[in-house]
Amino acid sequence: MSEREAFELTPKGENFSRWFDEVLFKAEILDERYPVKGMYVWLPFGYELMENVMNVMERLMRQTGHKRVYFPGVVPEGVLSREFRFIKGFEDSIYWITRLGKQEIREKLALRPTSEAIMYEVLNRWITSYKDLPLRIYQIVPVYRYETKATRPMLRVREIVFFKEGHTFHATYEDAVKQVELEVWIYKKFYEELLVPYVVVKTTPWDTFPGAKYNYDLITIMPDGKALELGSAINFGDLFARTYGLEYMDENGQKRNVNTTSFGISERSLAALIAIHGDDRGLKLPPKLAPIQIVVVPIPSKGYEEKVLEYAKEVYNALAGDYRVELDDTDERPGYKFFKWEMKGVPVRIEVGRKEYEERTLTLFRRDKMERSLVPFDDLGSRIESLFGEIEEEMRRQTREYFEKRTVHAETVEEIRENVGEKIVSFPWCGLEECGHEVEEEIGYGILGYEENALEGRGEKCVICGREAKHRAWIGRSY
RNA sequence: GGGGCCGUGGUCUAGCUUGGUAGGAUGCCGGCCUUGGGAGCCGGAGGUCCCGGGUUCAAAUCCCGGCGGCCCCA
Repeated sequence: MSEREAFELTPKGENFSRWFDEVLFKAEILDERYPVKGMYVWLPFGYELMENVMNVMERLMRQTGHKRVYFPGVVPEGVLSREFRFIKGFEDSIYWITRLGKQEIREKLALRPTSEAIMYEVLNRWITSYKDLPLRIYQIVPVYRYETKATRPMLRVREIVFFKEGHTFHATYEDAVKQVELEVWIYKKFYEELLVPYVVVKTTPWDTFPGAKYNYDLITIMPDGKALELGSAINFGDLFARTYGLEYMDENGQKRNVNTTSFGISERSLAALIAIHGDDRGLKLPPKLAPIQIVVVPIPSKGYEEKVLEYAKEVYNALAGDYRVELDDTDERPGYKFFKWEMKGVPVRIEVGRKEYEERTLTLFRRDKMERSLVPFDDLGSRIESLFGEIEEEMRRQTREYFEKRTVHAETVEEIRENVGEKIVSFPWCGLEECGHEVEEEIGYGILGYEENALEGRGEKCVICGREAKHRAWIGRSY
């Protein structure tokens, strides 16, 4: 493909993987040419977009009483190896620092794979009394995991660049339970704002971190029919209390174990947003998140070059205080600019030519529906406001439609089999481990999780044993 | 985890079978002419042919190893 097609993509429906890689590069989100597998360069446009996404998250974190912190990015082997996950094969995915300059190191240092061990090592000194609890902290940092499977830009990486990890500490198990509910609430709000559809599931006991009490995952479905994990919230109970000495003294002077939770999301959230809303022309961004919300494109014609440009500047100035606007007065032809800004997902384009100048009107173009409309200059402010609302509403509608098309509820193993692969499939499950394993064996994929008690009182029967099924389980291909 | 494909200026590629001057398009820079959905013309710059080793008088081309990328299946 030549650069003539700099703003052309492999059709999304034809080859989603290729489309996704191309759109990341051509919309200037990532430069994928860095010579370390699974690590990519974030370009200014992509970084700004990701910042806008993370700002949504940070606002929610602040609203719910979480404080941002920073803990170091390396951890000594001795500290890390106390973590139970380390023993469970976690070790294979760690990047180790084994030399310092020319010298072999005495104790290996790991590049942060996640921060429980790093934080708990210090927190056992922060927390001594019930008055120190609850404690809610988070950080947004890169984490390193040596993925052995094939890496994919933004979806399966060895350096997760924007890992928002929350860690909380509570006096009682009940408080930790409530906290996890809050964490799920935060993630729901977050993905609603991103216009990304999701299901909240509890992971099956055989798929939960060993030792953790339980674990909720948010999952979505990608255009290729594969489920993508978008975030998780884990209740560790007092599992870590013993290994890291996390204890506090209660009102009666009794020593008690601290209960902990963790919850995390990453740039996969942006990957889902891009994958679900993008089309064959490129990104399609919600107005609230777009780094550039409006682009003004002057269309000069002979004898009117300066007047048109002046008018375009007037439009720009009228909007610049309230919106993220860009005036594209580069020396390219209009068609080129149209393709370029459509690739980058700019929600609204304002075209200003001789006609608009003479009539004192503006041509508004909306990216989501690829439609134009003509408005008087004086109506601009109110029209943009309502247009943003309409765009978001339309994108929300498309989100629902998208999700309904790719999911289905089955009532028998046969129905699951017919739909799985193309869709992710929900089905009634009694909750017994034997029945779960049998479905997995019959279908050939793992259970993604289940919506607890979602089918209570509905009279649906477990697809395996036929007993009453309270839970709606989900199964399908996954990333 | 299993199988397959691939790596040549920024980008896309020809050349590889049959070893012998790296060619094109696009993009980039300068100029002219233009501008309502990827304009055109003239001039110019830009290359460790992924890396390392081997075979050979001679390697982009053949062989081995590594690194990187993609696809399909689990």
